[in-house]
Amino acid sequence: MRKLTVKERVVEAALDLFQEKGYHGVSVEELVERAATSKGGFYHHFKSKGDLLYEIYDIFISYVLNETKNACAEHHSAIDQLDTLMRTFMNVFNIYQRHITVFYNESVYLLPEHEALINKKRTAYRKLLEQILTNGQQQHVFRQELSITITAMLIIGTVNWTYKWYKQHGALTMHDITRYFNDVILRGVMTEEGYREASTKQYLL
Amino acid sequence: MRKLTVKERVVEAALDLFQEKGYHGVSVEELVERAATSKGGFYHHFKSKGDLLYEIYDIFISYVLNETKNACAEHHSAIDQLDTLMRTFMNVFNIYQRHITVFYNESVYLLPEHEALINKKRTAYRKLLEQILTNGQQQHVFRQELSITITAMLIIGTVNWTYKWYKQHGALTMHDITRYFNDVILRGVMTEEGYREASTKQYLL
DNA sequence: CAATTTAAACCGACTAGTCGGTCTGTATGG
DNA sequence: CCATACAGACCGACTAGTCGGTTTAAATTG
Repeated sequence: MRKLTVKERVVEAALDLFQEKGYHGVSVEELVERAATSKGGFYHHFKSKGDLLYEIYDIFISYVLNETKNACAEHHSAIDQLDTLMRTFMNVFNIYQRHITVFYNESVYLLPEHEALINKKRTAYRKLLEQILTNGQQQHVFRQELSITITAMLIIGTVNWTYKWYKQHGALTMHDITRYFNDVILRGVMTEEGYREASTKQYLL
Repeated sequence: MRKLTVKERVVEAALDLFQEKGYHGVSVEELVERAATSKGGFYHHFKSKGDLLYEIYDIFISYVLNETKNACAEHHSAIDQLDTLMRTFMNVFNIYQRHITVFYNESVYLLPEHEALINKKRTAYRKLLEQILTNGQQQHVFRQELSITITAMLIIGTVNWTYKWYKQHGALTMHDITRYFNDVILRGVMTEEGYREASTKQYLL
């Protein structure tokens, strides 16, 4: 295993400590001690403590957005796309759960200039999901009477909330959880025609 | 309108300011200024800043728990109970959205003794929901193959996440949102028999 | 290859300011 | 006269960020 750089060690330390005590519960002093570096080292790599917070956000949100874009582009069926979006996001938990926790708990403390950058990517992600739902309506596999906005928020709420309770080494694997989520949500949004399509694939329990 | 007491003014100020800037973004100094009182006044009513945070939590979680308990006790059908639980929680947003926002954003900063108290009530609420799902399975209106735990988290995630995007005076009313959520979730979890029951009532779109 | 230069990486004592909390004093109503 | 409700000056602890200096390592030169 390659030796970690100072910057990487700081991010690692921040993820652990911020999760445990929150952004404001951890001083730069404590942070650099855990990362086995110094104040000077820290401020050599980061403009400010807030800069570090932004960096943590960006690593995770950029990853999700790119992965999801690429994955969805490989499918035409909205059912496949929705499955892929959910699966992609849920998989991210196994890599980035700490990032996500910090992301959602501490977002008010982002500096305004950072907030704007992050919001752009968040919106892009939401639009992606809404487009999938619209595709599904046009393909007659998702019900016409659904509100795109509300349904999108239901899905985002369901998957995002997982960060609050999912334990990496708990009894429930991310794979199981995703199967159950997919099952309930697909049944909730699909038409009869959609049902027939989904039944030929492996999405329902 | 009755004149507010100092304590009430402090809580009001805290809700507005904590939402905007986060718990750590607001000093006691700023808080008492907004509440038109003083440090002395504040510490006469609260043991500490953390005590205020706890008070905000408790107002909201106690309310939800009691309302939900009472409301669910009035029904036998699990479908009615689930509808009532969702409706009750969603209604709370119109009164307590600020409490909820602070609740979820700042929970890491709760003092350990307060955290334990809050967690008890959170768990009680989750058990209530899980019991409803179990009832539904026994009444053969919810599908047997559902995981109680995962389904409960899907529902809690969906309703809780609403605090992130719901705007009191936006285009979507809480009533509409609840109807859509109920529709998708019920269709997701019900059996054929459940469908027949729900169709005779007003739950589906 | 060794000597020299240069720039980036890193250190930690220090500062200026902030924050939660205390304490003493005052006012008011019963 | 006394308890409760408040006011605001004050304190000690702590924090983000700075700055002058040192180490490290790579590039350049003779």
